[in-house]
Amino acid sequence: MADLQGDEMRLFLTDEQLRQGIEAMFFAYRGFTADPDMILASKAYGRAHHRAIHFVARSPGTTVNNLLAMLGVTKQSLNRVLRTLLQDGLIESRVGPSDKRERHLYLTESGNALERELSDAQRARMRAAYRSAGPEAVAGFRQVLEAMMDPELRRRYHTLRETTT
Amino acid sequence: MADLQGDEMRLFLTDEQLRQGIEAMFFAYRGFTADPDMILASKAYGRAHHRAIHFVARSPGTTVNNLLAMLGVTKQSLNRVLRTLLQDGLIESRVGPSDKRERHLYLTESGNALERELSDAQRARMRAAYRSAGPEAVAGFRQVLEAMMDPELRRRYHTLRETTT
DNA sequence: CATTTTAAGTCAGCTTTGTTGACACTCCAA
DNA sequence: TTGGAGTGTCAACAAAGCTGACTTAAAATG
Repeated sequence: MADLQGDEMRLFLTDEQLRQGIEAMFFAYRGFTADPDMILASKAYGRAHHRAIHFVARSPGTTVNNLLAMLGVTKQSLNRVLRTLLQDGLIESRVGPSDKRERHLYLTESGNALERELSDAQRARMRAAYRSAGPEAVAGFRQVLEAMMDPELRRRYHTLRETTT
Repeated sequence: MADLQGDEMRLFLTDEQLRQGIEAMFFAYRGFTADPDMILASKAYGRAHHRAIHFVARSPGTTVNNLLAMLGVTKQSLNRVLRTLLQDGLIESRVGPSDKRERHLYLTESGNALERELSDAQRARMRAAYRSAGPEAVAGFRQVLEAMMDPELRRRYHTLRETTT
């Protein structure tokens, strides 16, 4: 990467190449969310609920503050979503064992069921894309995505990976 | 892609790998939109305006119907955005030369100025990501994104590339 | 030529998901 | 014991999506 030829640089860093990358991100993200969105619509939930459920599933016992930082929304916005999930019995909130101000969040059995349904759909598309592109393409895909993240989110992304891989 | 070993398959198609890909998409998309969003916020426009501007810049003279298909929103939703851009003199609408029902959309000079400002910011991040990941990673990135798209959008994505590359 | 279909625009009303700002309560730590 | 952090909640608002109904003009079709 450090010792590219001038021509090679130009080939993949032209404005046109970058524009295509931008459009690819836009169209791909639509596909990325399409399947879960379908499921959610039939259940009176939205993408915001999915995101909360995803990260609680990913880090059981996570606190509200941690979730806020992950999702990058305001406390009020998350709270509205979280409240419906608590009321509907998909998420359980336990008072922090050491710090009693904190609420630790867990999926209930039915929360887990919905999570599985959503993530099965999303992973199915991902799996098909990965399979058709092949392992080397996937490695590149991951590299570029990581480089696009804000440093703070990249840090969080790595932290997530460490705790579960 | 056709002749992978079983082990290799398992290595990059595990649920955990797919989950990481999903999270990478989520965090990267935040970065992807962060810079234009900052600029837009200071100008009382939103992401929806950016998207309209982008595709009009990309395909000057495009019709409203074509834009609708690209963006995947309703006519009413697009219209609200388009109206403010017309009123503010960023987009120009000309009656179709052959079919007078159609409106062909063009950026005005100031529309082009905003487009450049937004896409410079977005491309800068993209360029940095591409450069740090290298040309092979970029190729893989594009392959996976393309495979994630819905077929109809993939078709449109290719059409876009043909007309401008 | 009459009818139907298409492209575009508009009005009204609703939903989701984000935002500020203000405030209360609990609890940890200095 | 006081200041600040973590959480929850109220109110009000904005962006951007949606549905449904309707108009106008022009093209396409019979």
